[in-house]
Amino acid sequence: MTLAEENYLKAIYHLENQSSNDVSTNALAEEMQTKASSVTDMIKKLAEKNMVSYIPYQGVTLSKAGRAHAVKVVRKHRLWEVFLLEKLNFSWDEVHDVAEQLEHIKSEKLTDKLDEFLGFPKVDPHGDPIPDKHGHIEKIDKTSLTDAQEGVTYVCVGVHDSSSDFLKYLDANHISLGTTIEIIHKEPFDNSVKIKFNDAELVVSENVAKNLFLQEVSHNS
Amino acid sequence: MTLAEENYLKAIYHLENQSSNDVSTNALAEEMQTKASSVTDMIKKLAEKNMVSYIPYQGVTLSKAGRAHAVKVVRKHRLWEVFLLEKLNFSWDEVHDVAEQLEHIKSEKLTDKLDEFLGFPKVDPHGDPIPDKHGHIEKIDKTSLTDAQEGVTYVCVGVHDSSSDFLKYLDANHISLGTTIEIIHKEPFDNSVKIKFNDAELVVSENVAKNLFLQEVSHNS
DNA sequence: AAGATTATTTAGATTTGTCTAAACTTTTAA
DNA sequence: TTAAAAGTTTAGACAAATCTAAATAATCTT
Ligand SMILES: [Mn+2]
Ligand SMILES: [Mn+2]
Ligand SMILES: [Mn+2]
Ligand SMILES: [Mn+2]
Repeated sequence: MTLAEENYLKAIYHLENQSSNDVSTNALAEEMQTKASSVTDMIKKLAEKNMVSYIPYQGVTLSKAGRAHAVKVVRKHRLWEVFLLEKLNFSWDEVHDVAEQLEHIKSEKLTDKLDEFLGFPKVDPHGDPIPDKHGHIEKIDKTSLTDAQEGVTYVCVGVHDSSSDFLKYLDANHISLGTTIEIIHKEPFDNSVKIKFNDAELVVSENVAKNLFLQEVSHNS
Repeated sequence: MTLAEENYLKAIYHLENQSSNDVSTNALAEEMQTKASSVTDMIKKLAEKNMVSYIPYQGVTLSKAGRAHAVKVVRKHRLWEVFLLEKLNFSWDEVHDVAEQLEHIKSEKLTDKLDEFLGFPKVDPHGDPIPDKHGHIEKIDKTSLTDAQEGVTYVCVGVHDSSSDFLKYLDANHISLGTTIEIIHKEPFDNSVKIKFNDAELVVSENVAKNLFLQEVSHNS
């Protein structure tokens, strides 16, 4: 698998996880920041290699082999993100771009030794689960802040959007993974949410709320 | 600089350090494991970008910018080799191939943070010096075992050939960087050398001797 | 100082990944 | 239930990096 092919497999993988429908050419073009015609060309090559199944005009789905390869790339991406944050003191908004390059290094030994060196982390700096050596992914149960309930207390466990802009917004407002958040008020007019954490209150927009993942604090501990 | 361009710059850099003449097309082709015609094409592109100066039929030399870039790639290569050995427990014959990939990752921050994480190492696992952030290289003074003198005691400080075959030969014979070696006898007939280390004697061929770098043990310590 | 040999460059293809513009399907909506 | 709109594919081009085969330049040999 070439670098370009791997990036396509990963993009298809992410899109499949978002909607359950076949992945359309245009959706892939959007995700890959390229033109639909380029996508069609690449899709054909991936179909030729049995990494996807493809019906013209109907979109594309990953084959077993394609998904396995995509998961390997995702595993590497997230392990490197942990390395950059934990060992080299990068901030969580800096890790993604470098991981985009490191995820293509070909060495199973490197990947597995890195995993071990990091202590077999379960999640990356954005709260996304890290596939293990065999491609198994432990599903993390999380709720979007938009679906949280007034009066209930949650812990922040992830972000949907891991763009630098969003992560810097969270930094500026002192929200990070592990922050305990209480839902004070959900405003029906604009779907903004007033939350309380570290003894301070903050109103966040619907856009922010959509991209913050929470887990209800268990009451039996 | 693309990956291919960087590999050419590095190859020219290595060849320049070996002979002081201009680098010939064929020498480059040999080093790059490619055809002379491909080399000519690439050389022209590098000349276009002012990374080398090139006179047709006369060979090529690195420009200031070209050398600076080559040194950056070498720095990354050697830092990653140290990382793989020290942090991930790779053996010294395994690090090179993976470092060949990692040396192309583009992030100055990554390189410098890695350097810091490793404690600013001076040499890589094969005894080669690691350029600092500013491209400065501390010359290491070393003698080939072929130039060593009978009766004198040395420390092994590096290898010329870092192929897996040679390094495994050294492992099998318990020679590593830091090993103290006494020269027992130099055989004029075939240039083999009888050496003594760890209370055992060993005869090594000229080929081995040529590729082992030593430093005389100082007598004032 | 030719003539032969070796080294290097050019010419013309090929593969990968991309693009624009045009053609073709599918979906939407009158 | 057609016509317009939206989505997708094909045709033809291009840049990067490589190759083979042919042409040209440099060098060695007698
Ligand atoms: Mn990421
Ligand atoms: Mn991530
Ligand atoms: Mn190496
Ligand atoms: Mn090395």
